[in-house]
Amino acid sequence: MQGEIIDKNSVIPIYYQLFKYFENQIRSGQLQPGDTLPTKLEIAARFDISRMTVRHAIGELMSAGMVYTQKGKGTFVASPRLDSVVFNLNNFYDEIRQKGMKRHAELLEARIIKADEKLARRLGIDVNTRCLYFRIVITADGEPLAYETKYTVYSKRSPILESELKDPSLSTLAAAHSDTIPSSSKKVLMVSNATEEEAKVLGISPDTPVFLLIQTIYNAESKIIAWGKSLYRGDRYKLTTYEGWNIEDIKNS
Amino acid sequence: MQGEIIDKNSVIPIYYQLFKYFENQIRSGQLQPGDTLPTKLEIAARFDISRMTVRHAIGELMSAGMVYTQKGKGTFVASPRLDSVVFNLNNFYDEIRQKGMKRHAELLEARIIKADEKLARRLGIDVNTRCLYFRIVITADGEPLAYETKYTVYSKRSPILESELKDPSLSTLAAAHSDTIPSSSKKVLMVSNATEEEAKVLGISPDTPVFLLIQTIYNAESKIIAWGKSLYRGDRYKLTTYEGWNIEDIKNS
DNA sequence: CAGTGGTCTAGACCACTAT
DNA sequence: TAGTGGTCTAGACCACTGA
Repeated sequence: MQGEIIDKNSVIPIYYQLFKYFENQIRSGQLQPGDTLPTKLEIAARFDISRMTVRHAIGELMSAGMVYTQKGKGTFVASPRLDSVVFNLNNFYDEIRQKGMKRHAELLEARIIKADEKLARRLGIDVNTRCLYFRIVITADGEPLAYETKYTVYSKRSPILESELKDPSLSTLAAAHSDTIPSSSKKVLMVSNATEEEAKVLGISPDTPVFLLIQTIYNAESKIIAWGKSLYRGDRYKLTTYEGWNIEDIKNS
Repeated sequence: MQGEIIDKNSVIPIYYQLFKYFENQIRSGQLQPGDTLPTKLEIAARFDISRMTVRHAIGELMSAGMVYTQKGKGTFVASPRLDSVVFNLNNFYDEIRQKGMKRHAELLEARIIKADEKLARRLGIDVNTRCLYFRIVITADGEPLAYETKYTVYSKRSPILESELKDPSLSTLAAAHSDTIPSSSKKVLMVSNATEEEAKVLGISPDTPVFLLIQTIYNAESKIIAWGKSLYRGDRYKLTTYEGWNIEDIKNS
């Protein structure tokens, strides 16, 4: 009987088999939030494995947020946090890929500039510091979807490849052209109306709402090394998120 | 020397002290992405602790995404993923609290209704099923900030408290009035322009951009048990996120 | 082949909870 | 006091890497 669940001779670690076993129990609803898991001694005895191995499996479940423990009492199935919402911005581009559309980045402008007052403030640098500045528009199947403006300090003076300007994330760009490596980032997501210029680039009517994302990249000394502004068409983009223990069923419904 | 780092007689577990030690090393930049950590045997010997305890500490670092291991090679400091962006919606309300403003929820309308065609489709239920419907507006210091419309199936027919309608998340509401418990949720964040009615409630001019959040709550059988629509004023709300190993420094800059 | 990380064990002791 | 989870150990064996 227990052989059907745990195969001690498998190449798959025992703790992982055990983890998957309980994960399935929870995802399928056979174990409901609030239910108690068997005690570690019970599990260890039932499958004839070490208590430490059981602990390892339960530790994984805890890391996944699916169970919690109380000293002296037991291990319990956790309730999913359905009110804390986490959005993943990769979503923006995953969506394009999912729809089988081809993403394409077009370079509108690329220059080495000397920072003016405003840019110097944004990047926390001195006026006249050399910066790399460029603008791209991202299209899918010929339709403009996003419009990005990026600045990064240009201290290395290493050559700039057009291919490099087209696709990369702000942090990889900062890595290439700043003399220190990116360490942290701050991002702010807002809603806005497109300006006339932006609307023209995106091929939408002015005053159409858009997502506005401001990115700042810092190095290990917490100095700003890159700054970027991205606009995403509000009529084409949305952020979707799923939470809970039986997510897969929902995605297919 | 090692006594300054690890106190074996402390109430704080050794593995946790070790975890914090390396976490600090990474956050402070003394260990940079790509650097190798000492081998487990070295660490175990240096602090005179068991290899398993060292593993435990490193396991925590891995769970935190700060290091990764390669069989036969060693343990390495990971590079933070600065391009995958995760936004936490609690942000919306945390922000209010942070500014020291008082959040207040005002009930505009609350009724038991029979589902019409449209609602029945949204909730995946039969027409005429009894539902709880209500609208609230959330204000901070008297200023409207968000406007929420919620529906949940009303199968329990348990009494409805006004206090209950005012603040709670959609999932707690579904838990109170549906006959099955919430298990998963789907949320979609979009940008939109406020309609005339919405603009009036929010005290903004029409065509002001807003965040639009659609929430759906499912039970363990993947049936919809609640649906909600929330509008957040685009001129008052933003979502901010930080990523990387030295985040704290940035937040204060 | 030596060195690394990965898994597993059997048993020890502790702190906490409930009775 | 018995039962729970939490920590720690010393040592075993494995798979993988690189010289």
